[in-house]
Amino acid sequence: MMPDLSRSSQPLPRAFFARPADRVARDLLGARLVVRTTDGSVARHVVFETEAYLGAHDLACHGSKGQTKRNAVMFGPAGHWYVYLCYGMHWMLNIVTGAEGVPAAVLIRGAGAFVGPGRVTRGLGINKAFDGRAAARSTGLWLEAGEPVGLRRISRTPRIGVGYAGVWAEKPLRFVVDPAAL
DNA sequence: GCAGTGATCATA
DNA sequence: ATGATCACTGCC
Repeated sequence: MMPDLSRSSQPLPRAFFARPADRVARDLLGARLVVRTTDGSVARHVVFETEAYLGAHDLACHGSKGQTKRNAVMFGPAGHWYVYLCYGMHWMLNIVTGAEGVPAAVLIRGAGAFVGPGRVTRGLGINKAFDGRAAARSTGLWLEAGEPVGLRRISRTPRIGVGYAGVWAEKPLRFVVDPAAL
């Protein structure tokens, strides 16, 4: 059983991420994405939108095409950042989940004032430099537990931009905090 | 509605 | 070496 982390301001531990991606994606709603800026201060942004990429069997998941240089960190231990460039301009920020060897991750699509995965990274100054780093204070980018979000406040929809993935495009693996229920 | 943008990967 | 693809965004 997971310890109660809701009042902690510690980085979420690896055990939190070493679970199925859909479960982590749901539980990250309400969590804080924390970034240390150049002057040493930290900024916290409440995560409100995520997507789960489940592993090799999930045709929308990069890991389903086998391991490559780009996606190698997805195959590694949970709790590390997977950052890649999309459409030549947008950095996508993911946290690796699940067991080592299983290429699964959660995409952070919205946090704080930043709506959309490319805007999150642009707003926080996240780029390739974070790829493969642990989500930890030492990296300057980590996640902390926030106020728990009740299941009733959470909407699930298909993932965005994965129409190529056949039946996997329809699975409700995008998680959003419903603002109307807050 | 669609152009921009460039790393990545498969193919050769 | 070349060409297709792409977990998006901003402006039309």
